[in-house]
Amino acid sequence: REPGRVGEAVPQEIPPDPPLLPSTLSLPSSHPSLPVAGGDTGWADSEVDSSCAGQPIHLWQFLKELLLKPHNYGRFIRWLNKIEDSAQVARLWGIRKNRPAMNYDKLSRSIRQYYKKGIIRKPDISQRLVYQFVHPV
DNA sequence: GAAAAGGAATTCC
DNA sequence: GGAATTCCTTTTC
Repeated sequence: REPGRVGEAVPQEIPPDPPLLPSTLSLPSSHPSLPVAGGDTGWADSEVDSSCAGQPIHLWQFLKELLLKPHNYGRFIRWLNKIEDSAQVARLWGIRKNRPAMNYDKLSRSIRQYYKKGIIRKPDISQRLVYQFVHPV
């Protein structure tokens, strides 16, 4: 009864501490815009279809429908994820790469190397801790 | 003050 | 050799 706000998906919570090694960190390449912290967040597909038996649809349901089909509506509305805890993300990356001295300064430098390669870029309206995967051609 | 942006040197596979 | 790391300075938010 308290759906996340649309436009920015705020991860509910970050795994406390466990040095988990998600070997298959699925980066939704289908999403046009997102940061490095990925995964579905916020509202699970609890009441996906908005057909609550003739009840008039709620706005938030409608918005979710659009968000669910980025292929159709991604140009108009889409989830935007952002890095919430840069230090933690860097720490996880350091664990994955066995680089204990990793930090966000270095991680972000590596991300910036992607700019000229056209893999990741900064969104048109640059925001802190927000990057954008470039659509593959 | 933390994040962004790069240049440059170094390290790793 | 390429990707990533390390280190650094300057600029922006």
